[in-house]
Amino acid sequence: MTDREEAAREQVLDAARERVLDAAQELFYGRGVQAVGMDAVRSASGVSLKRLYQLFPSKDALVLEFLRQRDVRWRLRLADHVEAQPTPDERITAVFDWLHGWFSEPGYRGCAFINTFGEMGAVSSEVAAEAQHHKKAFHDYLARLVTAAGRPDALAGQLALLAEGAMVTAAISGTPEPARQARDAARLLMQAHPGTGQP
Amino acid sequence: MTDREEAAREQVLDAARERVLDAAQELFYGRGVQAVGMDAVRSASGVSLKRLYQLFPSKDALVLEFLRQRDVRWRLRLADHVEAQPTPDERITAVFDWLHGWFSEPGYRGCAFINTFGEMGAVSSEVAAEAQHHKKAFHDYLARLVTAAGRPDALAGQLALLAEGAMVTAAISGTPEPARQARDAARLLMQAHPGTGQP
DNA sequence: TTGCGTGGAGAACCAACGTTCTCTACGTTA
DNA sequence: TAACGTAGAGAACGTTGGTTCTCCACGCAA
Repeated sequence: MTDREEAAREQVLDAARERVLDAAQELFYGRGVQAVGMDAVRSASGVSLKRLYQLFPSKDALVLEFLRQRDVRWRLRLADHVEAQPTPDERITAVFDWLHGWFSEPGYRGCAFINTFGEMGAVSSEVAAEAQHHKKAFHDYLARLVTAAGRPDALAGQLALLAEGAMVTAAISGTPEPARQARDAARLLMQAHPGTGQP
Repeated sequence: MTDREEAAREQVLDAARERVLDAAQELFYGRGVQAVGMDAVRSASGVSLKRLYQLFPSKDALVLEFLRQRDVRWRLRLADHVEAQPTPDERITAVFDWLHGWFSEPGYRGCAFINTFGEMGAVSSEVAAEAQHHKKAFHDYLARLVTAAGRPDALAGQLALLAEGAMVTAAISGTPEPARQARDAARLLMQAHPGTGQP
């Protein structure tokens, strides 16, 4: 196979991979992992089963890749919104405003990591590890924002709890309101953990 | 069938029902609903499949009963601990101390309602309704504690978010520490929402 | 043009699982 | 003791779903 052919083939594979992962995001997030068969992924992506299994050797592998991609995309979307704020304190509260926007999206069904952990965390250590990684990365991100605002580390964990609680409560109750409550609570905790406003 | 016979038969059925629900609590909570087959419930409970289906017409019915029983038991256990505290403010923080004890139990796997909602909430409206009911009852209980402490209603929702966040974070991270963080945050929020200390 | 490798559609295979059925053993009653 | 109903053990049934296989059409090299 020539270099040109190889490159062309790789483009085809990449495109198929993208379609499969797009379908996985939609289906696994929307209905839950166990409620979605590989056949549904096939129909939704338009990629044949043969190719699907060439790209991902098993459903488990696809699930893990779904989680890894979601982790990256979710944190990028959050950071995009947060970094647009001018001051460190505003960047902290922006987290909760972004959550409100997310909760308001049609089809919001809670945090994929919390849901998938609840579904398979007891039975799949890989899924549990992905959830841990995602939540730790989120916590560390909050910790950086808190440090940048010159506020004590203890605040970060508390903000994380508010955010996690808001995700769960918004999902179960079906309203985006918990984001507002969490933001209000976050503001009060910031007052209680005074900082310099500067790092 | 005489009255005496009927009473005896009912005792047998009640005992079987209890064994089935005990097994369901252990298995569904520990491994997730979909990961547990009716055969596993049968082995764990020692109740024959025939009886099992006499007591619960389907797995779905058993799952719903599992959730309903858990709701009652969980809230009773919480209230038992909370009501033992002398002052309204102490009753509020006792919620988080009780959470710490719960998170520290071997086999803690998060909140069954959050987990089951993540697993089946998108596909079973009954499961979603049970989760909503349980979470609303918990929120209302917090609201009563907050009112009893003469503090503003807004505090209750914020405390609920901390508690939900702590359940999720403790489950995924595998440590009971989030309960402590949540309690510290709750204390700060109580200072920020001053009350009379009396209703 | 003819053979060959590649890829897609979907059938096929196999295991798991919810649910029902059969068969057998036992205890009770005339 | 003999007939009967009940209950349990586990086989059986039907469906679903993950994974693999078969068959066919198409495009490219000699």
